[in-house]
Amino acid sequence: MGLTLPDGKMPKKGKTGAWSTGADILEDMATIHDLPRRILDWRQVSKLKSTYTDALQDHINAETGRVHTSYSIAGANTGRLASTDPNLQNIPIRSEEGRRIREAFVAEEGKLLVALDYSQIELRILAHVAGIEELKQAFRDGVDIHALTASEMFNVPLDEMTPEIRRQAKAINFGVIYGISGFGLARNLRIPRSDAQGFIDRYFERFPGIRAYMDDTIAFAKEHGFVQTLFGRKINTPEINAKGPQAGFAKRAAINAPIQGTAADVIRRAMIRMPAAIEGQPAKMLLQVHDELLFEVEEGAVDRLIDTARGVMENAADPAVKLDVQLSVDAGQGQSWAQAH
DNA sequence: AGTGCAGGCCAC
DNA sequence: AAACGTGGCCTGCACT
Repeated sequence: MGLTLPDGKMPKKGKTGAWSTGADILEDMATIHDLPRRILDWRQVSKLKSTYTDALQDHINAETGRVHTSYSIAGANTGRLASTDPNLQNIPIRSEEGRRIREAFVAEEGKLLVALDYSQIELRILAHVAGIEELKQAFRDGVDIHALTASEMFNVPLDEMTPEIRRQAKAINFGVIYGISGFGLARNLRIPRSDAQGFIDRYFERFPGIRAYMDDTIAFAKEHGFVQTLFGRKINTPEINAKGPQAGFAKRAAINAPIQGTAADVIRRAMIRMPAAIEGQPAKMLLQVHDELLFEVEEGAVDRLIDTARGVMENAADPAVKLDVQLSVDAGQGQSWAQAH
């Protein structure tokens, strides 16, 4: 096939040999023809209708008139919950059209939905476990962590930070949590791989403790066949000594597991303590979405509920684990789940 | 008609 | 060889 996309990129084939038509490919193609954009637009509304608008209505319980999910408490390898039938942990929010799905989740008359979510919990845990003093201090000072990362990496003063530089640092911060590669960062930021590798090299120069944490974690996994959360929960890593493509996946999973798993432990501890803590308050805990708890609360009782639940969440690691970095919880409220965010 | 896979895409 | 972690659900298709 002779088609060459911008930057010399070529269409890709999947494992079956079919040409890929994924959104990233169509995004590139959209710069040279109108059709790919129309396909992307159609795919978006098609996805929203089939997976959410139509499917959610099929899950309305006849007795309660509400949608009820099921949670697997051992569904994810890291200790996260998994939500099924329907999955209420992947309700759209990022696109304007998607947010309209979230607007359909509303509180009963006289009540409000309250969303409390941990702010940057995985980066805080990373700062703690890797012992990165600059990051820990930034969280203590309430500094914008992506801007701080950008400032450190690119030698740009915080008061001269630009959205574009901050965006790149944000992608790097996410990548670090996931076990970054030059290839993956290049794809996400749509920059040359050599530039992406340069960013990563610079990052590890500025925060050498992060690389040490990663190396130590992989070494531990290779020796023991598992890694651990801060609370001591073990996560098996049976593929860690595999050869070939599996090796890379296993290493990245091992790097991510203690961080994601510790965050999962923290919110579980908060959830376990929550019923007793809010006893007597006209509030119900409805959903957990990994770093968020959603409540339905009688109007007039919202402020107190937020105070109580925030306290439980922010102190959920105590007393088993003393974090160097405090946990911080953002709260929102509204008639709909969209408004509560 | 049921099962399973691949590709795709939604969330954190 | 593949290429950033954890999941679930949808459609289309091959297969039994």
